[in-house]
This record gives sequence, structure tokens and C-alpha cells, in this order.
Amino acid sequence: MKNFYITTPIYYPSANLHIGHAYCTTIADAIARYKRLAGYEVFFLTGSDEHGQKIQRSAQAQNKTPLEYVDPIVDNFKELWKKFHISNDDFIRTSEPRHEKVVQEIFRRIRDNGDIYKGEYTGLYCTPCESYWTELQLDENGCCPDCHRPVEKVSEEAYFFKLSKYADALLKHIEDNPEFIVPTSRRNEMIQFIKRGLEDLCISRTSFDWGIPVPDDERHVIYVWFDAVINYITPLINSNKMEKFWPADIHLVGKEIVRFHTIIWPAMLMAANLPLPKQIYGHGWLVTDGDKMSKSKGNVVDPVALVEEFGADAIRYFLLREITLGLDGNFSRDALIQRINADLANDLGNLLHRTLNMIGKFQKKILLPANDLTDLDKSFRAEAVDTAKEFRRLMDSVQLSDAVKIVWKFIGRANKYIDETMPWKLAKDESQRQELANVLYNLAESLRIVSILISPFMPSTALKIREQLKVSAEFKLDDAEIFGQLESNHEVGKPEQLFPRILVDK
RNA sequence: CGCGGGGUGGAGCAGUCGGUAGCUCGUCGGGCUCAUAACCCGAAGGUCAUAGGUUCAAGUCCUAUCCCCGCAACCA
Repeated sequence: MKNFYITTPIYYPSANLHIGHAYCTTIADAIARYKRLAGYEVFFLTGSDEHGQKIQRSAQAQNKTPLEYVDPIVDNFKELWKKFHISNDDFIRTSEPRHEKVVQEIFRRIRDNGDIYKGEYTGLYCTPCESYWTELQLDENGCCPDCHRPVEKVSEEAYFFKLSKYADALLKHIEDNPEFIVPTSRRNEMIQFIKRGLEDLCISRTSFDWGIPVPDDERHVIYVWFDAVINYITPLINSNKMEKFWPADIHLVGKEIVRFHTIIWPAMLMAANLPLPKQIYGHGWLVTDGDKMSKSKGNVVDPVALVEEFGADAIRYFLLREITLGLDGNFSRDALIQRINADLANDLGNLLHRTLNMIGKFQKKILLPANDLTDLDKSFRAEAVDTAKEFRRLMDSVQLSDAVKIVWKFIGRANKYIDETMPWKLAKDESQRQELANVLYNLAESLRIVSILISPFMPSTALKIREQLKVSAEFKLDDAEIFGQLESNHEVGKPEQLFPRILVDK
């Protein structure tokens, strides 16, 4: 059995998630579902990154412990993923004991290898905010960007990770493995970044305590990023899963955290003598009217409201179809509604509806044996199979939106096939009985194939189609590449709207 | 000269290895009546940001300029 391991970032529970997080997780889910469909044993991990000063401070402000503060937010994460039909196999919280144990184990291992040392951290400190800032983060007057009061230079004892030691090895690895960082633009960025030189990384803090204690020196807590990236091996290590799933096939991350995943994390793994992940995929952002979504701009889109209004599959479809993986994409309600109406209601929904309706009307819901195919019938069948094969090729190279597009191209082909063969005319002519049976059979088969191909993107719609066709809810990708699996004399169900058109008043 | 990305019909985007500029929506015209006012066909609409260069051939490669955006070690 082939194995496949994919992860999303673990999200920070300082607030509820927005549509951008849902975008990232949806991509990972589609890939995970596809791999399962293709016969892989898949491990798909997501979770929450709960430590750090920001959380501790937000909790204090509400007179809660950090955990009391974070628990309901993490519950919301899980609830959201349920609503989006996310099929993660595990959910990791960095506050869990299993994670703390692994982080300390890795810390020890790297320290024992001589790559962690105690030093002096010097930074610009804002006492009221209890925060360190870098020179570049300061406001225009050189003051704290949060409270705009002066900062002072402060030193504290801290642990450092010898990141600089791994610069050459990292650069070589990135250059030798073109697939390690995708897309190329991100790869170029990281190569440039390393070439400018890497400093050792400060990986402990003493200014707050909501974090994982440094082993044997509990005044320090471990820096959140050092802690967070280890989540990817927490559920695996010390079990047979490590052998099965590590190194990860894909770490899917947002473009702004590519650096942590392609420099710090691999260097940590090298220092701990563990293999590096095969690929880090940096996806783009959802923007609204070209503007990055952020709470301060007030333009964040709430995924919960969206799912409740349009349904998970419609949102998933939009995200996967409309946005080219790796580039920024525009999210707008108008574009979403347009996609739902044009692609889901008109093209797919109506194709299913008219097909089942004709089978009901002309053949009493019974599929009759196909014989004496015309050239048109044959080429239509060939296109169905070709679509499935091309789909596999595109999905294997993680070209999700292209994969969606070729399925819809075939859906368009099927609608055209109906117009070309005009079953309603065939039905009026007794001598055309056989051709009518052929056309209707081919259409039903096509929809069976389509249901398989869309299942990674729209799992519940796939099942709805199969219910209406009255075929099994169990299927494999191979089943999409063989035309003619529906049995003759199979009875199909009644057509029901998959996606109602959304009316907009202008 | 800190680093990186982008500029392509009215809108949103794709464009691999240089080889006749594509897709979706919208607009206009036609066809069909099985269907969710759905489906199918056709048409109009682009000096690919600007100026040079390489080449038989440039949206694509090189140089310069203008504009927009992101990152800059705790934002998917």
C-alpha cells in the first residue's frame, strides 16, 4: 500500500478563522481525498498552535487561563472543519501533553547534538506591552508599534539554535531538489533569503510562561515557532506511523510562512537527524478587491456564514476552481454566486436533472443495453475516459484548478452531446429506440464518472449524484477510467435539484 | 540600489519548452424544447504596462523605465 502524508499549518486561536484558513484546509482536504480515491493510505493532519505571549495576554484580559481562553476557539475550529467536510485524520493541539513531550524530546536531541546553546538575547523591549520588537517593526518615531511608547534595549539570557550552521546544507538541498519548494517564485525568494546569510535563531523566552518549558531549565519557555513546526511529527513519532508517513509528502502553507517551513523546520530536522519533508507548497492569499484580508481593515469573510448560506460544496468548488494554486486570488460574493449559478446549477445540476428526467420519461427510469454505437457515441465515450485519465495526471501534479476545469469541460461536452443527439426526437421515432437507449446510457455513465471525479472537491454532491443514479457510495478512481460499469436494466432515481439557482436582485 | 510577485478584450483570470493570443462571465444574433428562464451554435471586442534589444519567430528570453501588491524572523 502506498502512503501519503499531508498537513495544513496549525492555526493560531487568537480569534475565529476566516475564509483564508478555510481555503488552505480545503485544498489539503481535496488532495487527501484524491489520494485516498487513488488507493493511498493517507494521513491528513491539521490543528491549532496555541502557545505564545499573544494568547497569554488575551486570556489575562478576560481573566481566564490561556487554556480556558483557547478551548472554545479551538472547538470552533473543529466545528468549522466539520461544516466544510474536512476529512482530517487527526487534530493536533500544541497544548496537548503528547506534543509537549515530543517538543522536549526534539529539543533535547538537538541540544545533545550541540546545536543549541545558551546566549544573550538583545532586543528592543516595550515594558508596558511586555514585547520585543525588531528595528523594522517600530513605528515611524522608533516607538512600539502597538502603544507608541518608547522602547529600550534589553538583554536576557536565552537559548539559541545554530541555524547559521545549516545555511549551506539548506541551500544545497533546495537547489538539488526543485520540487522541495513550490511554486518557483517562493523557491527563488528562499534562495535569496539564505544567500543573504542566516543568523542563529533565538528559541526561548523568559518574559512569559505560556509555552513548553525548556527541558532542565524551566524558567524558559520554547519559542512558538520551534514548538509549532514540531506538530507535524507529534502524532507519528514513537509509533509505526513514523515509518509509514514520515517524511511528509506535502506541507501546505500560506506564502507568508514558507520561510519557517523551508528554512527553520528543515534545519531543525537536520539537527535532529530526521529526514526532510518532500515538498512545501506555498499557496497564495484570498484578497478582496486586491486588498489583503485583515481584521483591522474589516474586510474578513466569515466562512461559517458562507457555508450556512451556500453550502460547503459550493464554497469548496469556488475556492478550488477560481483560484490558481500558488497565486493570490480574488474572493467576492458576486463571483461566488456566478460560479454557483453557471457551473453548479446550470451545467452540472441541470445535466443530471435533464438526463434523469429523460430516462424517466422515455424509458421508465430503466437503462437499456447499449448496442450499435454511432461514431459520435463512441467518441463521446472516449472523451469521458480521456477526461478521467487527464484528471489523474493533473491531480498527481497538484494542479487542482486545472483538474476541476477539465471535468467541467467534459460536463459541457455532455450537454452538447444531448443537443447533438436530440433524445426527445429519438423518443418519437420507434425505429430510433436503440439509439435513444445508447444516448441515455452514455449520459448516465458519464454522470457516474463525473461523480467520482468531483468527489475530492465536492464530497457530498458526489454522493447526491450517486444516490440519484442509484449507484453505490463506495468507489475508486479506477472506476472512473472504465466506461460501461452501469448494468443494463439498472433503474435510476428521480431527478432532484443539486444546486438551486441563486437569484440576485440588481 | 533589501527581497519577491504582478501589469493580457468590458470584468475576473490562464498561458508549460519562444512557434497562428485562450478560458469563464458579460454583450449582440441565431437554434432547441428533455431540463433549474436552463442547454447548444455563431459574432463583436486585445498594438499582452512602456521603450529598446536577442531571434527566422517574443505575452514568453535580456536591459531600462512606470504603476500595483506582498515580505522583512509571531498573519492561511
